[in-house]
Amino acid sequence: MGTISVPHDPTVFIVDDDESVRRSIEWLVGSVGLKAESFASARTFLDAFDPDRPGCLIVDMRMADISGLELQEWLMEHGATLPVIVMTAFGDVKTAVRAMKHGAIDFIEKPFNEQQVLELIQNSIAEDATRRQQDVDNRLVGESLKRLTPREREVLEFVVKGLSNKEIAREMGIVPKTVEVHRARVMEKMEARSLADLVRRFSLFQQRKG
Amino acid sequence: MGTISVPHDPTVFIVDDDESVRRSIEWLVGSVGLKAESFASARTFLDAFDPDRPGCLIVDMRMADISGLELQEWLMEHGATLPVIVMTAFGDVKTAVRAMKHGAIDFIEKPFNEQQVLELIQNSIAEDATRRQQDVDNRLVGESLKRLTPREREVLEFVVKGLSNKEIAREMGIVPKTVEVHRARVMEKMEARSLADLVRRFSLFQQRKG
DNA sequence: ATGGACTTTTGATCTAGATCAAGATATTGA
DNA sequence: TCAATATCTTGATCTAGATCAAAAGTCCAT
Repeated sequence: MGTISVPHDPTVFIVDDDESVRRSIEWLVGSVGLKAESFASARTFLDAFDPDRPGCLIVDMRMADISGLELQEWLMEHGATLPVIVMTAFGDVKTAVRAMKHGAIDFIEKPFNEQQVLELIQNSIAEDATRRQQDVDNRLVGESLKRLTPREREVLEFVVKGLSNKEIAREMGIVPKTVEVHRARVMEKMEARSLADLVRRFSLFQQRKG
Repeated sequence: MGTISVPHDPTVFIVDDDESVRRSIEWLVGSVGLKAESFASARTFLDAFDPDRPGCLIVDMRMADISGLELQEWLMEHGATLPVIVMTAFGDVKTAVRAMKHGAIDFIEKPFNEQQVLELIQNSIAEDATRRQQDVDNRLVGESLKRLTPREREVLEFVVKGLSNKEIAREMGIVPKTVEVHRARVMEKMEARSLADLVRRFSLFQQRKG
């Protein structure tokens, strides 16, 4: 079981080709004690991009080379779930809907209200944090599951369904005693201290992976 | 325990002040065997509106009197969760984002691609159906919870946390035997046939109501 | 106040699950 | 093939939970 560490404090990544906009958002973000990093293009942002760094991305829609929307779509396609706030002065329905449907957490129009933007940023960061925590939990459960033997996995399924050891034994064509041993191993490998624990973890895991 | 019945097959509710649009969508919807009901204004739709009827709503944004967006917002405010598809020929960022954030499942621009609209409608109906089923489940669990005595509720919390009866007894300052009785009553009132059942139901319930 | 309904509490008993230890079977790499 | 390892299986014993029945305390309405 490897240790999983959260690598950094949350960062607000700012991508805009207009330096004055970058500076103004930097200042805004810094004023509430959050860390900010600015990039003049999607390209330079992607070069530095590390999917493990928590926070949120605030990006201008219209930029030379790669647009904000394209950047957002690139991130989605590559499984990055960093919340994206898209800024624009020239939006239209299509792009807005496209951005929202592709996971942009919000859409803001310049000139923007500073207080609103701050709230958006803070909500985004919070969402990102909880999602990352869930991912970590899920990965741990997933790795525990991989350590189960076939028979143990079977038993787990039945246990979580609420069958008694006797019933499980009948289903599996073995004696209840054996089920108990498998069950104990499952509890141990899943690091569950109680049946309630086991059920909760496994159910959440099932739910979160379709 | 009252019986909860699903009142109808899913219906596509069409609200548009342009009769030709209504007819064309009606035809489209009918062509895949779905039931449609048309309304020439938000007003007439609301007069007939029954939150218990499943399906989806497809509404024009620009209409005299009450606009599609206002209708959508009215529905949200009144707790109606019917999926809403907003149609428009004159969208802009603000309204699109507003619609999306307020729960519109999608936004389409006239003239629309028939196949796309059909897919949207079918997805919306499916989402509505699963959401309604979850609501029913949740309500049943909620009503069972209301039947628990204070002491039973306490025990439930501890049980779901995975504490043993002995531990719960210590926490509550009573003898383990008593906990067992409360616990048995909880299982009975929650209609859980196993601990796994209980944990899964209660966890889902907790999760779905914040 | 008093009967009735509900809630909380407990004892004795029975069953199922956890824990101890370990044999049988299968799989794999030298 | 043979040893090593992993997996599957089981028995005996001990503990915790379920089930039987029921006393004591609370609350409400007549």
